Amino acid sequence: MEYVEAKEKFISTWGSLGSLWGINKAMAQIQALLFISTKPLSMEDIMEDLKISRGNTSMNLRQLIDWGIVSKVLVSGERREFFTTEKDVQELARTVAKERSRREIKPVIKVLEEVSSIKDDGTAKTKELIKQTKALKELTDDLDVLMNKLVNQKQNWLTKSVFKLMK
Amino acid sequence: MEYVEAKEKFISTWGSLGSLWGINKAMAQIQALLFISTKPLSMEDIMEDLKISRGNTSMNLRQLIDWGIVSKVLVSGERREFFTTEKDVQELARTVAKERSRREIKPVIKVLEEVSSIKDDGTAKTKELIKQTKALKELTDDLDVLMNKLVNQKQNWLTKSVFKLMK
DNA sequence: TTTAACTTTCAATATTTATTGAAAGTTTAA
DNA sequence: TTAAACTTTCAATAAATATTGAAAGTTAAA
Repeated sequence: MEYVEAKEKFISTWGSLGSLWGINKAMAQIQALLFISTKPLSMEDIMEDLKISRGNTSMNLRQLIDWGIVSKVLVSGERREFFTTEKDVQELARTVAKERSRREIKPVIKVLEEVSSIKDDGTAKTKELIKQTKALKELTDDLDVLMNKLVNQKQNWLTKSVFKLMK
Repeated sequence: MEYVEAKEKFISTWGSLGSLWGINKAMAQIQALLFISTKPLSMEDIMEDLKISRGNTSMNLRQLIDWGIVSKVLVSGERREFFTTEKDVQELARTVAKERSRREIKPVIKVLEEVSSIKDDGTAKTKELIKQTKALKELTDDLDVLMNKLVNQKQNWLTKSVFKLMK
């Protein structure tokens, strides 16, 4: 496999994987492109390489910046803006985990809390609703805490500590 | 908050959360409905409660069965089929984790392996592609292994072992 | 300032994904 | 068997989501 083919395969796979880490295709592809680029890219570069419109590029870059995954860099002597992504995979994973917790998990926990604390009127169906949403709330809480622990663990969290324990 | 309101809130929240655990809205809502039901439900019951068509119900039930989350139950004296979902949240989490690993993560790891093992032609861009996809492959591998460890850990995996360690 | 280079916005449009409903298929009771 | 009860399939349609492109907005060099 040649460079160009490998690059395209990587970008398209990473793009279609976007849903797994909660972002859309174009966003994921832009991030993938920056991730394997040896230097910051301009909007023009990105549009051209991925064959997407200026508007699309602009909007998705902004979202990536919102997520804290991509940042603008100033290239001296250049008027236009250039972009880079976080190059360290662990840092990247931490940022994604933190954002998903904030955007998706926390709000769900809140709803589960509300629902599981309705008044028990003694009927079987109410008891079941309370019991099950409480269990779900606890699981979600636990997973969220675990995720955030991993997020704040600065070094080798995966390979070092967690694994051994679980042999 | 009354039972009916709480129930609807739970089902719609869980439904829109479907994307987080990789299934679609109707699938997630059916599962949510079964999850808080005190008894198995028929296709008719589900259609009526969620106000979705027969076809939709049938297809999504089948998918839930494929995932191993829902099962058919025979109700004696009844001709039609009834459905239940796994009621234990931890077991549910294990099943979902296992399926997502198989369906989504494993195939991505395969692509990352292929891409990261292209021939190094000495150019900077090829070196970068190899280095970055290799790093991503290792991270994805680690996360997948961790997920599967959790999956096979039968009891209190979260609260007991992992947490303490990470204090 | 003005103007050219560049970026953002957003209504229109295209694409993707989910849903319907009716016909075809299957199963079981009579 | 046959017919009624029930389930599945799938082409048509609707709904949701992503993308375009041109006009409006911004910035900085001249």
